Amino acid sequence: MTGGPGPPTLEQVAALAGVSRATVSRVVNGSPKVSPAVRAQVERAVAKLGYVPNRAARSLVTRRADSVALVVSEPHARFFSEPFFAGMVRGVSAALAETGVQLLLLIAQDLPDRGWLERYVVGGHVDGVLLASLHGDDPLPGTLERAGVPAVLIGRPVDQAAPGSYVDADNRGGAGKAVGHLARRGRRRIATITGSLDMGVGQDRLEGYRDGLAAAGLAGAGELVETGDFTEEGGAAAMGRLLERPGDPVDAVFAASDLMAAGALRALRAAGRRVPEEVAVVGFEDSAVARYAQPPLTTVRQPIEEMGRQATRLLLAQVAGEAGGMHLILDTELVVRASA
Amino acid sequence: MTGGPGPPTLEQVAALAGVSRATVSRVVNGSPKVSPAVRAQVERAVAKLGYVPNRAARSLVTRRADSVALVVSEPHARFFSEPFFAGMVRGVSAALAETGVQLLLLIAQDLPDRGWLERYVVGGHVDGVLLASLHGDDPLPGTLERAGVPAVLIGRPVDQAAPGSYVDADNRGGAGKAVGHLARRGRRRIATITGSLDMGVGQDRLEGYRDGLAAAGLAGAGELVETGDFTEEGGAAAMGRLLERPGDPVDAVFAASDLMAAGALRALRAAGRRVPEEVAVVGFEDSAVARYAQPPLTTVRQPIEEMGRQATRLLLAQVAGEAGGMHLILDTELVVRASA
DNA sequence: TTGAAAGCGGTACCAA
DNA sequence: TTGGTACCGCTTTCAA
Repeated sequence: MTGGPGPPTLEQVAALAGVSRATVSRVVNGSPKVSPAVRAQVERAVAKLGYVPNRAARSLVTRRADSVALVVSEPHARFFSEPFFAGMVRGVSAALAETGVQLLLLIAQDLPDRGWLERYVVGGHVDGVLLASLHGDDPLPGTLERAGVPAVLIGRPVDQAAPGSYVDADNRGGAGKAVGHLARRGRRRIATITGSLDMGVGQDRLEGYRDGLAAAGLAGAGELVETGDFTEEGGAAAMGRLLERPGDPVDAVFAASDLMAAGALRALRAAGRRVPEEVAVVGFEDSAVARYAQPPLTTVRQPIEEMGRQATRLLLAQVAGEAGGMHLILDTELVVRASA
Repeated sequence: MTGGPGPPTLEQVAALAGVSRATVSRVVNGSPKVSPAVRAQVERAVAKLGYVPNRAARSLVTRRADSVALVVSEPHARFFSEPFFAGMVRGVSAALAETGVQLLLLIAQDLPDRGWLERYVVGGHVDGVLLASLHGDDPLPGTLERAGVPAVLIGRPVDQAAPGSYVDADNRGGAGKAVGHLARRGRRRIATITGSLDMGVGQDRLEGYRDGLAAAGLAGAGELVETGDFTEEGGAAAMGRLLERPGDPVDAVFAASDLMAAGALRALRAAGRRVPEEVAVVGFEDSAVARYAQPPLTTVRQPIEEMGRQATRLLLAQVAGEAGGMHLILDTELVVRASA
């Protein structure tokens, strides 16, 4: 390129266009107070030099970081497993791409220490924070709230009354649909394998299960609850306990995640139970696991990419000064496959 | 905290510690030329104020961005499917966490335009670039090379002679192992479903297949090759074509990805062929799909997280001035399950 | 070993 | 509408 070493600067563009730095800055930032002739002149210089503004310099003066952090609180991200994470990142990235805002990925597990994370995000080094797969009593949302840092949770917090915005799937409604589907197929002994109950998502899916039973007039079966932890192992173990229960055998299981449903499938196979003939199984998420399970899993699809996208929109709006405290619940969809 | 509005600055730390900004800077950056007493004094002030250096200001003067970009070239990332992507990001993130370097995620598909990407990464806005799942004739590696921007590819480029560093799995060796395993199990009509042949990974796995046949004295079966594209659909279609071939039926298939193997499984089921009795199937990657397929897939595990980690190490070394042109090939491992 | 001061590349206020 | 200029927070000579 033209000019000295390193990338071109505003100064160089100004020199080439024969105007001042201030004018180039206005053009670059789309200020209306520039005559068309000068604007064209400057734009030509920008193009010729391949000028891209220096973010560091700009951030320094505007005091905006032009970046948002996506904090993934391991180890719970693991429970949601990979497709969840990848889809979310894709949604966030897509929403951000339209703006000039960068995505800073912070995987809590990998960080030097928790204190650093807190100081970093409240220290004005990012404009806002996206928090995913939060553990029940995580203090970070509160810290951010107090520090006045815009934040949006992906997945509702355990504390219903907590301030702050979140985006979530309609976990309760989705779970209800799943159970309703099982009931309509004539199942009467419908069990559930719950997720971690210290997460909003785990609680909501359990509530939805109960809603579904009640709607079908099956509320009496409320005992058929086993606690899982969103992992495949946990799902298999819970299914094992369900099979050992005395009394009439279970004829259907709603697992609060596809991974747990896959575990249940394994346990059922080991016990010689046929799916769906003897026991119908429904999962939640519609991840790859559901499609490749044998039999393929009937499941509740959550629009994870869209959740990432909407959370980002909400966050950017807050950064721009709009009010927080929004709760956005996205619809789920029952995907019927062979397992139920 | 103490002090004025906004996060604490060097100036404030200096005032509190009763020293100059220069001294605080030295302490923060670990310069040896500071007396222990002063150092302790400053460290106390830093802790008290919760001081975190302002990256923008630092970048501006050091001319380092303290960030690296991970460029994922869609749509091919899709073929590698989600687990690949998630694992890689995790590895990169883990390696970066130890240093102070940030990860900037650029999903090419989402970007405003290709020109922007090029200008951005060569414009000194990142210290280095990680390039993943590259399409055959992508000009980006060459552009980076010419601009002197450190870069490391994850997955070798099609052009063997291209300059630059890369990290890859031993695709050829892994494919060879897979075919060797099939041969040892007595299979004689071993077919392969290839990946996209405009990617290094697709080519290498095909070569490995041929190596394996040759080693087993089965080279004559070299005709049993169908081209796929790393997708499940592609795998199913290729398997269909294999089944329609005249002559002795195929008794084993090596698919160059788990996703394609899953597609093959589907096609075989549709055709009423039993796996592994009539046709054995082996995949590549050891993703979740392999574990949940029915029957579970024998596959070749590639250490994707480790690939991300090593690529990052290589990149940081280059940023620090070490030579490029490294080729790091990580070992693969055969994971035997029920499908073969 | 420490401090003073000159920028790094932008933005935005104030004048012209 | 345009230009001059004072910072933004930090690093890094250069002197003391």
